[in-house]
Order: sequence, then structure tokens, then C-alpha cells
Amino acid sequence: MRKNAVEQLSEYLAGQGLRSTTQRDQILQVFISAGRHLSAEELYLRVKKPHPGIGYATVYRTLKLLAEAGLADERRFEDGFTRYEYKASDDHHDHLICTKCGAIIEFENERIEALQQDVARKNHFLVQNHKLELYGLCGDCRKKNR
Amino acid sequence: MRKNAVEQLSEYLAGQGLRSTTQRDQILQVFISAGRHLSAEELYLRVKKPHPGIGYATVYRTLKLLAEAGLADERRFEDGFTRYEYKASDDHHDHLICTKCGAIIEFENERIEALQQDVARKNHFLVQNHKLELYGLCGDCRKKNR
DNA sequence: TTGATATTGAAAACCATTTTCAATATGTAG
DNA sequence: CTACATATTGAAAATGGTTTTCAATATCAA
Repeated sequence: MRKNAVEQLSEYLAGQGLRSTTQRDQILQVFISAGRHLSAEELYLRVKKPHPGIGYATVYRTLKLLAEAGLADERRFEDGFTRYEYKASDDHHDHLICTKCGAIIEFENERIEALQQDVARKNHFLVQNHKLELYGLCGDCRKKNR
Repeated sequence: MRKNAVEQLSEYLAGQGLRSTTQRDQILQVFISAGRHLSAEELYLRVKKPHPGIGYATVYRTLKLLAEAGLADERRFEDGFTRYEYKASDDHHDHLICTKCGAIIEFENERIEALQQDVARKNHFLVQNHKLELYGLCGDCRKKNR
């Protein structure tokens, strides 16, 4: 876990006239130490164990807050759940998603990103964000399918 | 409108032991003649005009059916609506989406697609489908922002 | 310490989408 | 052409992830 994530959150909160709370800090810590691509429900279950008092709604609210604060990325995959992942400073990556077992593999490709900028430029478009997902079969599922 | 879309649908239906209905044909025709990226509700409203009897649920069901039949692509953008677009034979394209005015611009880029295949290959992954969306400001909104 | 108000948990509300159900339409067998 | 098994329909209710409401509580500036 990045040393100053909690701190980063309080700075954001202070800047917005919002308040630091124990719940927000607890949720953030569990969020960071948990794996990536968590849905709100998954996070809720994980948070429940060490902190049974925390409510469902607070997890949802905090997750949206983290996204606003730039600490999390919010993504909707095709399964209908909104998933969040902790956003390390300037690491952006995309996803390979197995349609059979649900595995999510991350990748980065600078050449693709560069080409995206080309496309945007040609369309007078300023890219703020992007999303690239490749859906298909992962290596394991391809083997099993035979 | 492609001459044999209705025909293509009935072939699919027959093959699946399903039935052709006037509603399905009517919805398909309105779907094809309407613009791209329609949500179910948008299509419902358009279908209502010439065919007031058609129900909401039938539009939803038919849209899913068209996706199964390969006549439509189902996409979830970040606005929370599932949108459908008529799928011309082998035209796949991606999207630039303006976060301000909602404009959706389509583009194709073979080099990006080729690089996607490279990434997949390196991960022993077989791509069935992909999704590339660039979110940002379109040319018009960039001008207005100044 | 106090007061204004942001936040919380629980439950209810939302809202796009799906399902249920009785009535109706379709396609096949006779 | 007719009858029947059953797929499909429209309307309304149900679903399910997410958001909102509300009274109680916590935070923070003064």
C-alpha cells in the first residue's frame, strides 16, 4: 500500500470541504490491500470482516469518492457490475477478459496509446480517458476447450 | 437498409426453432432505419410511432435476439445504458465519446487492431471481441470551453 | 465546548432490464 | 385446411445493482 494514500484522501476531502472519517479510512485501506477489479459488493464483504459496523451504502459512497479523488478508477465491464481498482499514480493499463472463466489480465501497450492519440488528433478530439478491453478465451480455457 | 436483414433474421429464427412475428420484423426495420447507438428506450419510442401496439418488453427481447442473431452489437458505455447498433457484415469500429455533449464519433484503425492481436498472442489469449472507447472532449466542446 | 453540518447505517427508493402470466399468434402435423 | 402444441406478446410485477432518504451521530471550525 502506498504510504500516503490515506493522506492523499484527506487532502482531497479538506480541499472539498468534506470530512475525514474512520469509515473512509478503513474502507480505503481494505480497498488498497485487496486485489484489483473489485465490485462494491466484494469490497463490502471484505470490509465487513475487520469492521462489521460499516454499511453497504457507505462502501458505495466511498468508492465513488475515491474515484473523484483520483485514487480509484471506475470501470464497467460487460458483466453489469461496476468495478473499481486502485489507481497507482501514472500506471494506466488495459484488460484482456476471459469470457469463459472471467479472468482479467492486464496489459500496457504504448504503441496502441500513441495510435489512439493520432486518431483523436485527426478528429479534433481531446482524450481524457480511455478504455480498451479484449474479450475472448484465456490460455487455460483454450486448452480445456479442446 | 440491407435488403436481406429481415430474411437473415427469419433464417436465424427458423434455425433455432423460434418463430417469425410481425413485431420482430417491425422492430428490426425501425432499428435499421434509425441512427446508431440506440438504447432500448430510444428504439421503443421510435417503434411506438408507426406501431403503437408494441410493448416495451418486446423491444428489449427483440434487441437481445438481434444481438444473438448477429444483426446487432450490444455495447455498454459509461452512461449506464446498454446501446445497440446495427451490425453491417464485417465493419468493426471503435468510438470517441464526448464527455460533455455525448457525441459519439466512430473510427477504425487497423494498426491498433493488429497491435491488439499482438498483445493477445503474447498472453496466449484468443480474442473474440473487443471494445475501445476514448472519452474526452470533441472539437466543438473544446472550442466552447475557451 | 459548542454549534453548524457532513456523514453514517438501515431501509426505502430508483431505474434499467428481466420475468411472469394469461391471452394470442405461429408453424407443423394430420 | 384445421387443430394443436407451444412460442410470443403486452402489461404489470419482479429483479438487482446502485442511490437516496432520514434520523442519529460524528467531525471540525470557532
